[in-house]
Amino acid sequence: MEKKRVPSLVKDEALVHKRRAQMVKGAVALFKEKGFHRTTTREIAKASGFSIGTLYEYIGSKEDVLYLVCDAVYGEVMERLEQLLTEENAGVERVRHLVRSLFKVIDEMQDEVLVMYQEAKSLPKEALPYVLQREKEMTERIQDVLAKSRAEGVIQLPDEQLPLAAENLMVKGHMWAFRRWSLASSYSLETYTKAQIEQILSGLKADVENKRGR
Amino acid sequence: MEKKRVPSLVKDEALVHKRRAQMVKGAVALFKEKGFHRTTTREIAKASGFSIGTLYEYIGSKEDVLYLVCDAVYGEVMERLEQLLTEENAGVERVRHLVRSLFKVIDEMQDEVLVMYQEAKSLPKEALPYVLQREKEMTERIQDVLAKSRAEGVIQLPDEQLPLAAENLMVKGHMWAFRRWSLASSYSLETYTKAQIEQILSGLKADVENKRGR
Amino acid sequence: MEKKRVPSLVKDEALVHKRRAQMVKGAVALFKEKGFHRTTTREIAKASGFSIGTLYEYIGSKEDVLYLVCDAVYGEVMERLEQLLTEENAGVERVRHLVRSLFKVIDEMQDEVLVMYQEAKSLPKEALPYVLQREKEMTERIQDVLAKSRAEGVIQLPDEQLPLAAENLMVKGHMWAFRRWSLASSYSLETYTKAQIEQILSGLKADVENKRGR
Amino acid sequence: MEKKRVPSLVKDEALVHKRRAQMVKGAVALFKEKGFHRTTTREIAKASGFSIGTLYEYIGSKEDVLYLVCDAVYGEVMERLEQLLTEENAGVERVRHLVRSLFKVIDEMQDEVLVMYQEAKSLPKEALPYVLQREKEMTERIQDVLAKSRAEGVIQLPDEQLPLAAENLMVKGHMWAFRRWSLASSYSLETYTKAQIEQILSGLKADVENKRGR
DNA sequence: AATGAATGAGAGTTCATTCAT
DNA sequence: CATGAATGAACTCTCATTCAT
Repeated sequence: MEKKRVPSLVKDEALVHKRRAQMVKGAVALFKEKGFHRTTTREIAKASGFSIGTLYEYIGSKEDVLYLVCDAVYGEVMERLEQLLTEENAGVERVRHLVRSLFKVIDEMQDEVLVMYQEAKSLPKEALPYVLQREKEMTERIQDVLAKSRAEGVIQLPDEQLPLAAENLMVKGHMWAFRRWSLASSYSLETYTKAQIEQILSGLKADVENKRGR
Repeated sequence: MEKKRVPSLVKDEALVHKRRAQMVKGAVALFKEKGFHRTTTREIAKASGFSIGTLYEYIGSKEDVLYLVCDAVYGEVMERLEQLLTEENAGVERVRHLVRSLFKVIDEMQDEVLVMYQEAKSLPKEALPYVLQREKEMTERIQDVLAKSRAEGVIQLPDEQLPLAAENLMVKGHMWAFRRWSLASSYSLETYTKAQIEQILSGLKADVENKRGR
Repeated sequence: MEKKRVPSLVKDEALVHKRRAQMVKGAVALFKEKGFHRTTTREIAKASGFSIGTLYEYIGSKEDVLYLVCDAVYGEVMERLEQLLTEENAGVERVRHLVRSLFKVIDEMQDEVLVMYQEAKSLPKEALPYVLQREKEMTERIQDVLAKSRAEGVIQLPDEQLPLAAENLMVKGHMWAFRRWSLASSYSLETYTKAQIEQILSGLKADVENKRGR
Repeated sequence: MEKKRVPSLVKDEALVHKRRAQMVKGAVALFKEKGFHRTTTREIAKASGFSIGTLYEYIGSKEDVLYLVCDAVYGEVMERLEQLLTEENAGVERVRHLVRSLFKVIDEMQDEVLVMYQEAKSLPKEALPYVLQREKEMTERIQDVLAKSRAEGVIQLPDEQLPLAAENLMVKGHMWAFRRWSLASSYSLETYTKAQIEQILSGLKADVENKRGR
């Protein structure tokens, strides 16, 4: 899957990078506050620290800004996650660490994640598959960790349920961002993480039945 | 929490109901396809089977359409869910039935649920709290069922985790709608439901450790 | 100059009269408050005590309402003025009584006169000449009274200035309505009338010069 | 009384001035022909020589155009009047010159004055007081001249009638614009001015009575 | 490379008028 | 005669995009 080429009239690549970073930063704040459609290109330019004319030196259309945001967010989320996942753990603790890491990263980048979640559908047609691809890659990264633990025998799961388990983890992470309105009154990141780990690992079924049932 | 009053110039209440039902139906299809912002009021009118002038006889602003959609969707989702939940079950089977019912309803109303999920943030300021309230009510309904099963001793869960368990169920339901792009290739509603029930009830931890760990 | 025919679908002439009277009354209040253009036909219908459908049984277009208002206002102003002018006076007192009467009528019908003044330009093209004609008629009526006093030798005025004197009187009357924002703080109808009579009759030139100058 | 700030997206103040002057010129012609409400913003833009988008770079709303017109008209009327009033005169001639100057300016700016007169009521709520204030200022300027002549003893007038005399002059000036339909057939600016000066100075009362009455 | 004035298609909304009941 | 739901032309205003400087 190819990264979408965002056209720029400016040749100096370093400058392009710098300006786009400014754009992404300004745009995220605006998109979070008012959403993609209610944000004007003028506002983006202003928040980025340059003029509307300059904005269009670095992008081809407003939608490109959204794409750049999404791309940047995935990049940073993955990077931070990888950073945390360098810490090696074994057995069930590996899973616990995975969940903790994922949730931590999402918590740190709440605004960005939320924006992506809510505005991804406005992405230019050609860009959506690429962004979904990055989501899939991330899910696969999660899945790999789970697979390792499964290989150690510390988690039980039929083959075909492994992807779903990974996807569940992703969603529980995102949930911390997009259901914040509901969760924030009862949970801190720590209590939320702890409770979710519990439910992920042990499920709801009471032990008594677990044991009897076998 | 008060239902928002949507102004109408037409006095005949039955007619208002009928026309708004047409509107909601037409609008959901459009919103799903192109999102709220890219859908024009003229398109909504046309899809509803009347003129732009008539549309505005039944609403005060475009945002009202979105509110009517959200309100109607919650109404129908809840109604259908209640319908399914009349079937009485006991023990773990009650939980299984709850999950099956929830997922079934969401599957039947995929488009509507997806639209609500993605566009709720565009709701008029006064309407958002009401819609969130309905989401909470629904979550509580789920929670009640879980509480019953817990009272029977078939599920284990500290008090403070019950709300989270309910919220998790809700999200896993919605997930079937909003991650369809990812799930549809590997799962049917049935396999998805079965797999999720499994993970919800038993968790990921291998029995061997479960037993040893105590 | 023909009175403009305002079309009505209703045959019963007495009813037409009654309904149009209701219309004029309701419309004047609205026009005064918000002007002709900012007043909607629905509002006129409501203020008149019937439905929008009924309104259009008695007029052909919104502009007809304005015409009916103007026509009615002139009718009533003239009628009231005639009423007051039946009181016979002689010499300068006739002029004084004329001014007093004119100002009194305009004071009583401030709202109506103001509306006519401000909205006449919105009259349907065919109706404007008729309304201007009525204004001319009224001015001539004033002029006739002045002519009488002039014949008595109590006022000095070259022939060709008589129409202007009449027109001046009319404008000073209207002025009481349309410059109310400025006059109301310093004058009551009585003091305004008295002061104007003074200036109309004696002018500004100091007597000393008057006398010397000849 | 503060001048209302009309918002502009354009920063170059000189350009703003220039464009607004174009706007005022174009708008006056249109307002005169069809009135404020029947003139569309697109027509204003076209008459001003730019696009609808550009129009809105220089104003916030259609009403702002009307305000700019009124403001510009007062500015120019006052300026021209001051210009004429630099010519010094004494005694009754001062009054004559005042009237002649006032009428001349209004004659030169007939269209503008008429538009202001007829459309002022459509001014944005906050702007009306400011415009009325300018009218008052102008009236006071007239009053000052009268006061001077009065101090010289060439005009007779109780203190409290001075403001009214000034207001009368203003209205007689405007009258040349707004009753043109009636006056134009009998008067030129010169004959109108001459006749009005006569009546203003000497009043209607015949000398014989003036003299006898004392 | 940066600016910001100019553009105009297109959006939401209003409202005079019609006509079936 | 009275009603009021339906209509759609027309309005004001916005904003992504361009391009001369």
